[in-house]
Amino acid sequence: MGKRRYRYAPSPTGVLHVGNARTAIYNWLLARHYESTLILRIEDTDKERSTPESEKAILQDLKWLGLDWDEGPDKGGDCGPYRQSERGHLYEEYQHILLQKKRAYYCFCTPEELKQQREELLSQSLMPQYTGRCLKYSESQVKIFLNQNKPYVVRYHVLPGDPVIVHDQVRGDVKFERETIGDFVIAKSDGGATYQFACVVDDALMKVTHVVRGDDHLSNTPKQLLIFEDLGFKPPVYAHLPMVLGIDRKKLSKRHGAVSVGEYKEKGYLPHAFLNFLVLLGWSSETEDELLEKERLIKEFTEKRLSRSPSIFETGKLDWMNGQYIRKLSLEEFYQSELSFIEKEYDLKRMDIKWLKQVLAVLQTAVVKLPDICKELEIFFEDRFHLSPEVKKEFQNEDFKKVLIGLKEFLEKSETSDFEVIKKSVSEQTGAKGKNLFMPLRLAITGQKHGPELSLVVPLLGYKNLKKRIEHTMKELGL
RNA sequence: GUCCCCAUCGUCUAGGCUGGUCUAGGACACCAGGUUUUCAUCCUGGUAACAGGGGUUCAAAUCCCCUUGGGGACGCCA
Repeated sequence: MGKRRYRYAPSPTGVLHVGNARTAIYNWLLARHYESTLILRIEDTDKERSTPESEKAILQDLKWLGLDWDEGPDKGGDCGPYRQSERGHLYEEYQHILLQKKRAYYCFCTPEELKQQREELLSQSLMPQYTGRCLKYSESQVKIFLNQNKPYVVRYHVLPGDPVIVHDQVRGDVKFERETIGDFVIAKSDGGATYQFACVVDDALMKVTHVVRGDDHLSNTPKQLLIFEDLGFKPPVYAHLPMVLGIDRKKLSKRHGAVSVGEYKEKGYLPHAFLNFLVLLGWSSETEDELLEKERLIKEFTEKRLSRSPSIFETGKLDWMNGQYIRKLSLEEFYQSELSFIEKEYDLKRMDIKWLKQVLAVLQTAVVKLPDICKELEIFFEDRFHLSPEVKKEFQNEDFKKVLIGLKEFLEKSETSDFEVIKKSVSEQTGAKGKNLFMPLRLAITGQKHGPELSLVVPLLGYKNLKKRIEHTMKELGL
């Protein structure tokens, strides 16, 4: 058995969507698991909608996820070019073979005629496939039309015969009667190949052995199988993945919220957390473990445990997963991941990096999504220190006031930011303890009811800031 | 409409191929309790599902059929 060749073939007509990203991830995982080749092919046969920007963006998103490939437009390889727009001559070549073998024919029907035929069939409760109307033209008649420059497309002609069986790694054998297939277009009126045709020629010429793609292609597969056969190529092994749907069980779209990889990057999810989450949408580990590092995924991922039913893209678990991965990060990794998000709201240049890292260490368990850090960071910056009316109200409590005054007096005579010392002294002086001691201290020092342990926060604030904050608090309370 | 696919807790899923060990397991979310000065983290516990009907069988979540529901395809989109 030779080396397998997998491929991921995106259309550069927009951003990378989560469903497509999952397909890419599965192909990548399979290729790496079987120590095989992964080809990246750009399917830009739709000249209207394909753009170089979109291709670039998709490649970027794939890389962000941590994927790589062995052959592709940016990598080269023996089976290039890897953009369908650059392979027109190949499609033409094979189109001629089909035409010559009479397995394809010219169709001169106009879009209006096609539409009419379609409606007619539909009204008769039939599958609206092409009627084969242009099959009736003799060779000489076709020549006349061609000489007249009559617009045409080339259609593949499906002959009657045995049912076409798709041997699918996730579905099993799926049978399609030939009558239900209908003659489909392989060359558009501008001469360009359609997806159906380009896909077959490329998969054959690129020696692809395994095609893993969305379920929406399952009913297209018999068509492709027919072409493979007529062209004398051996078809690849197929695996059709169930769709990823929105919460309403409809096709995932923008109205479901964020559905592109880029959006999740911006929201502050770790690439591997997002990848891990996506992998579990349609696949499970034999161990039922869910937090799986890259190495384990590659080791355990096979087509055998792919699920057959569609899954709903619901990101609740993603948040939990992201938090888990954030907590696993080393301090340095956490710092690096957070940098770009902190930068958006704070002036990094004026910060001591060593101090910032210490602060981050204290906050690591409080972050679910990377940008959460900005809010958490607030208690460490003077310009963000303020007392909300709610906090002020807390100080109507006389015991709280007493602690505040005790703290102020202590700081005036002792220059320390050791929380243990502060706590002990204030407690002794005021007699407060437990919640009645900690809460007023927390409120006076951070201005917040909640936050990390004071014993960690206070030293990071330092004596000067501490004193400033107490004075600020006293002033705001009019004491 | 026709063809094809799918159907286990709210969500992701295990189990189904090779019926009994499934009074259906795990995870997220949710609820309760514990830890913590508070919040977060962490720990413990709980609520919650085999779409419906028929069959096969001593026995069905597991096999078969039907119904229902959902999705996809039927494009000079991919």
